[in-house]
Amino acid sequence: MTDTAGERHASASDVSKRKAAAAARRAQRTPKLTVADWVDAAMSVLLTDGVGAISIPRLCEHLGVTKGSFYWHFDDLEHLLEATADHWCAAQNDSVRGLHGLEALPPDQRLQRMGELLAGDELLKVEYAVRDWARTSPKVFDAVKSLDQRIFAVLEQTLTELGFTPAEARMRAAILSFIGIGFVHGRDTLPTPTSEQIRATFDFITGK
Amino acid sequence: MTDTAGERHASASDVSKRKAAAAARRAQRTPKLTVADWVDAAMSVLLTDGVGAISIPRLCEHLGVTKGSFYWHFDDLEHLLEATADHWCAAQNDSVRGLHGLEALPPDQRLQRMGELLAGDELLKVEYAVRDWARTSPKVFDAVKSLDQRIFAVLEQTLTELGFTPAEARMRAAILSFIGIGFVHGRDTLPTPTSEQIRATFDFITGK
DNA sequence: ACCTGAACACCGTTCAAGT
DNA sequence: ACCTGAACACCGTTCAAGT
Repeated sequence: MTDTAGERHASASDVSKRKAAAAARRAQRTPKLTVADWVDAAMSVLLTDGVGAISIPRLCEHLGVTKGSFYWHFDDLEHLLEATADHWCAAQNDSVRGLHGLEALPPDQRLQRMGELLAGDELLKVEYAVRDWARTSPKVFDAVKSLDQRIFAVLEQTLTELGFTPAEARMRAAILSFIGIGFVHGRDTLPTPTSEQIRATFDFITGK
Repeated sequence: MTDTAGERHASASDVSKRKAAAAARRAQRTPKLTVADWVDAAMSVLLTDGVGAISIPRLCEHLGVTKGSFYWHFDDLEHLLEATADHWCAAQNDSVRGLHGLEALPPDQRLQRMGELLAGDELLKVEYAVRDWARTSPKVFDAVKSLDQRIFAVLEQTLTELGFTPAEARMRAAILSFIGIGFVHGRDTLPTPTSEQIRATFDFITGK
């Protein structure tokens, strides 16, 4: 909100830079913008300031064009967000496939690896932004949902391989899933556990 | 977003109803709106459609006044949201005091009670809306943060009373806290656990 | 095909004028 | 003190006109 205002104030000098960039683009034989360019710009704003900050004027300034250009590529803002959602979902599918790759590892290392993946600061930021976005976008919501279910399934499978009964494996998989989601949303309101504490937690839940 | 449009379309007949209501208010000797009236209206929209749906025209229609009225009570939208945040925080403090009340209970019943509190559908909706809101409101963020820490402290204390060592109590309190937050955010993307499963989870974490 | 520029509706904000 | 009504800036959207 406040930074949106700051954005506006800085625009006087930015505009000329953008105009120069636009001219450069034209000279460089990339005169036409592509859908991907708009999606990239939207992604960049999404990660910096959240979904709410994605506005057409801001993207136009970023890309050095006027609003009419936007409406040639998209029907409306909603469609840009949908395209951006599709883009993110594709990337997400890759990382789900990354989960698949994990299944080659021995069960206990697999869990350790999933924990490390989640603890990464960059992933945490993306997850947080995207899960917020899921509130208003059914498409993103569906993607988040299938990711969550995929993770749950991998956990359940892994715990079964570790020798738990189906009921035990299901309960512990649910616990780990909720802890993971809680960790994404609670990292700012609760003390961040040390990696030592994370390991202890895993050992506890997996029964060592 | 779509329902906002629906809201607009229904406004033709609503407006006359609101005007009648406004006239009624005047006749009933409650001619002046109070800050609390605006806050209540904002709360109602918050729970129905989220923070993003709180707009001045919508509240004005709801209360049967024009926008100028709003600006007599508040400097801007941000201040209304802040007042609404204060209101919610006060209610929240009460429920934190409710947690205090729990401390009279024997430790194991206390945990059971906290689980039941969280499982209530109404509380879950409020928590979800408010935690979303916390992303853009520092004041709400602080309130959520102190609530989370309060809950963590109560859990830690309870587990200590149950006979766990300080380190064990801290780890298990963290686990339960993250599960709780994860439950609030994951209830739509993961299968809702049955109350039987919830009980089993509690028993597992508390070492029975 | 891809973009500009001007237009319009809607929301946030201001303010002079009413009671 | 509390509110109306008209005004203005800004964003989303449209569209005729340019290259």
